[in-house]
Amino acid sequence: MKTKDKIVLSSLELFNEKGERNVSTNHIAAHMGMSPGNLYYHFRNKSDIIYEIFKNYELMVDSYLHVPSDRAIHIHDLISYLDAVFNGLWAYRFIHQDLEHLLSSDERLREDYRHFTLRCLDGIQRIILAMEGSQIYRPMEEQQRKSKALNTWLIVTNWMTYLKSIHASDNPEEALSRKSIKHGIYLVLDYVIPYLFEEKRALALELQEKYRFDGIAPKLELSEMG
Amino acid sequence: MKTKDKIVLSSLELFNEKGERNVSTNHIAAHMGMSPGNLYYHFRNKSDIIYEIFKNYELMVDSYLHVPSDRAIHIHDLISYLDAVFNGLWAYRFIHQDLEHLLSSDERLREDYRHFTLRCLDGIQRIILAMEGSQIYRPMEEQQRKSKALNTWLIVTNWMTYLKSIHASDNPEEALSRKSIKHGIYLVLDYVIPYLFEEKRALALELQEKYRFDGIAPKLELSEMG
DNA sequence: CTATTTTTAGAGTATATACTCTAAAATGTC
DNA sequence: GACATTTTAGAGTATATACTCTAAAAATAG
Repeated sequence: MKTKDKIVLSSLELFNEKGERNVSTNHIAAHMGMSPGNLYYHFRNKSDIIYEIFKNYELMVDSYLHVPSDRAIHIHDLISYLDAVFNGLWAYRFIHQDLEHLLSSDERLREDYRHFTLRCLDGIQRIILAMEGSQIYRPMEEQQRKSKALNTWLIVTNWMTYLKSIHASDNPEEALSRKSIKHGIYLVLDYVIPYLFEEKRALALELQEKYRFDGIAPKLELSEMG
Repeated sequence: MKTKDKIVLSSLELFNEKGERNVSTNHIAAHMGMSPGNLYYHFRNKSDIIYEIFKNYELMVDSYLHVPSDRAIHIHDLISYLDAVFNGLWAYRFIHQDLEHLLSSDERLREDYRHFTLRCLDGIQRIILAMEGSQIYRPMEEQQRKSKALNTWLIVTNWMTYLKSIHASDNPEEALSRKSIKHGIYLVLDYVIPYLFEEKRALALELQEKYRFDGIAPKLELSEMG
């Protein structure tokens, strides 16, 4: 494997683990047992490393957000999409941590990300449309489809951030895991279900049940609120 | 006004404008025309300033997320809540920019934020419950109410971040404003409407219409996607 | 008016960060 | 094996950041 690719992988690992803000180029180099000089031989700056990582992420997401072309779409596909998206979000979780800063420090990234998002939203809309065609989703107006896509996007992309924000740091049991993020599927399905044809709802509820989680934050006693 | 309070206000202003990450204590002092030494006389560190700001935010949100005690709840209350919450998010927008970092660098804040979130979710659930009582929302199970509260929270708290992420930096017309954030109301209502009693839906749709926005990102031509 | 406390200025410090520069080592080529 | 190119090490730099220290000014109290 090329040194350049190793840098990308190591950086992703460190960014995910410690947060991009807390990982300097010197850290990356040290972590790889290489000199800063060498790192800068392969990348002109930190932004370029991040950009490269993003490009991988983009490629990954673009590859699975498609309506199947050889067969009709099924309700199980919905789970597959969500599963894949959550895996992707997990694998590149540093990106959504301070996205705004990443975008504001790299104009290229800002433009690419913008297009990426809109492509995803478009993809979601196509999926919804396909599901209308397969008698899963009830037919709706375009404006509504847009709202659905956007809301779904908001829920999906921020579910993990939410989880991180409410887990107590002193409780390792509660620490965020690749697994717990899948509970997001439960939430998205809650949003989706009322728009399904009635005869598909039972199946959806059944699928949803697999991703149930007990309450929002089990171990906390809520103080009373007026 | 006490110097301490002025520091809090100035910091909030700068954090919102440039992002917490890009605002140093020296910047704050300079911006106020005071010495760093003086700033550190009033606050032990940057985290303490942020904590103080958060406490104000918390107080503000806690003050309006309540079921009216003297009268029945109405559909218009929903708009009022959303309006208030979006105003709050806007006024303290730096908080959600890199929340994870803020929480990881201040244990107190982490604990407080955790409780704050759960209190808000609890508040939303109470509002939903009250609306069930007023024949607005159709009755539902507790687990469903929890999901609704959480989804609503995710949509609301991240709508602004989303807007920032897709606006092109070279287009001042599109720049994020206090006003455009209100379009989030449209989205939330899209989520809410199917759970309403049928006779309330028309009114909700009418209210929603006021917050309509033309498409997700008007000025972008989407390239085709396979 | 004097004494005490609170508030302020401003120079200074230790540390970190992104990044540069030069020369040596490794690698490839004929 | 000689030569050219690519890759690497590692010391070094300019700048920024959070924060400290000391002493003076301002406010307050008796």
